[in-house]
Amino acid sequence: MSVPQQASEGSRAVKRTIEFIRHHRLQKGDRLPSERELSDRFGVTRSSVREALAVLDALRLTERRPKSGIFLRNALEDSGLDSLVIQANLDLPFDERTMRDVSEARVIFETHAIRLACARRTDADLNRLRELVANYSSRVQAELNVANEDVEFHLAMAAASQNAIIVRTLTPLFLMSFQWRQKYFSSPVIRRRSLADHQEFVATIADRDETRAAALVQKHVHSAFDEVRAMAEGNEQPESHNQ
Amino acid sequence: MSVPQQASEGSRAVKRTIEFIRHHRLQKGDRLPSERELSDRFGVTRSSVREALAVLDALRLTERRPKSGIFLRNALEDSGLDSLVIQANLDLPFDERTMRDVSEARVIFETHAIRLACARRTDADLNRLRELVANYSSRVQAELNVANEDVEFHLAMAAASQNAIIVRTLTPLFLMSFQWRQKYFSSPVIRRRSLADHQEFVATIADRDETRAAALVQKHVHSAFDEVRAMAEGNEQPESHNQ
DNA sequence: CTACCAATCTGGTATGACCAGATTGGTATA
DNA sequence: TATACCAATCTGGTCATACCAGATTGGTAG
Repeated sequence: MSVPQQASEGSRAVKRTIEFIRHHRLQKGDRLPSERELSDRFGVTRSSVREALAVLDALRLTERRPKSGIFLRNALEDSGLDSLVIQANLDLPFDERTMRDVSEARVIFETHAIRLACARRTDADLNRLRELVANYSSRVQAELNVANEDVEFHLAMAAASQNAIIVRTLTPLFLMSFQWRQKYFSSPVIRRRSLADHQEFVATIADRDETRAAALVQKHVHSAFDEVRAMAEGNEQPESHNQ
Repeated sequence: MSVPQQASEGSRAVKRTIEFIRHHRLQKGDRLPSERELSDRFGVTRSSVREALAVLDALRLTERRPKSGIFLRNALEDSGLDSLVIQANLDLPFDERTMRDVSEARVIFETHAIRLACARRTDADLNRLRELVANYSSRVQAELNVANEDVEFHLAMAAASQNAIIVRTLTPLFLMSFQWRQKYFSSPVIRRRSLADHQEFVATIADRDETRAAALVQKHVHSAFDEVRAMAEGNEQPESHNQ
């Protein structure tokens, strides 16, 4: 799914810029240092800085005004959803509130997705889900990590809703938590429990049982988040909820 | 809100690249021409191409493998949600299915947002909404367009849900349709009707009346989409649903 | 105190060069 | 003929410079 790959200078510049914004507590509308200053502040070429700024622009975080300067367009917490994935990939931490909101949003969105899936899923969707569960199962049997397979399965359920926008919305919420997912699924017990849930998901979707499916989402997601939260509290210092 | 601003070479390169992918019907995993080839194909510098590719990478549309090539990571319809905004800004058309999904997703997300807003809104939220409606009203009175104010109001309602992720999810769905919104609100009749709805929204949120609020969202959004659809069918050729 | 202008700064873009790993096509070998 | 191997080539990653023209600004003349 997503390979590790060492950070390029461009990515590094994205990270440094975000850190700069955070560190200096820049507010919406504030001006950033010029490209030339950022480039020697970060020790990279202006090209790399410009690449980074193009990304931040795309995420609606910054705005470059020709012949004038670079301005903060949104607070970090209000930029594009896809920035969550980028932040996670750069090992930038999320604040507690974001974590809470992501958790809640995922339950809401996925509940709706699965309701629609129950109502509209095709036989092809069902077959695909069964294939994925079979594969999942064999990996659990083989004591392999199933972090990727879990994402694949949940997105496939979302896809069965026949609404691509919902899938595109859920995707970043999954990808941003990829590193926890990796840890979470390192436990064989959790893998087995998760497999059982997935099998039940398929059953409810097959039966078009919206009510049961919705309830299952709540349980499944909440238990996962609780577990991750517990792991996080046990392992690392507060305020750093990434990786 | 979002100024027109003529496209930079970087933006142009993003557009050209997306068009290239569309035109050649590239599939997930397919390889794109090298940066050097793209740059002289588009008539811009490699720097500009690289800036564009950085953006497409951020949207998870492409993947650059060092010393190897550029590969399509997702179909255009599966890339990051924020790409919708970029596509709209570049006047790239959306297909019918995307339009339908966006419409549905917006109703779903906004319905949930307003339900949460009813349950959790603070007095400050309520005051802000009232301010926005007052401003909206005076603009309607003055026969001014309220495209920006409409987005502002809907996002403020979403913000009253106390969940920033929901706001960040709805934002691109609003921004991608900014140009239609502009046309839509060019009609004084529609502006008045919309104002009445907004006033009712505030009332329901003030009363914490989830049921009425949810029903109102359905009506409000659906009528808007129907209107836009009718306008689109009347004015332009099929398959081009942007601008 | 105000109006105005020139030096300076800023983003946008273009050239060109070098690195090192990935790719590939042809050659020599079994 | 099939295979193993190696060197030329291609590719993304990065750096260094240079120019343009509009925005900004500080100081000067009125």
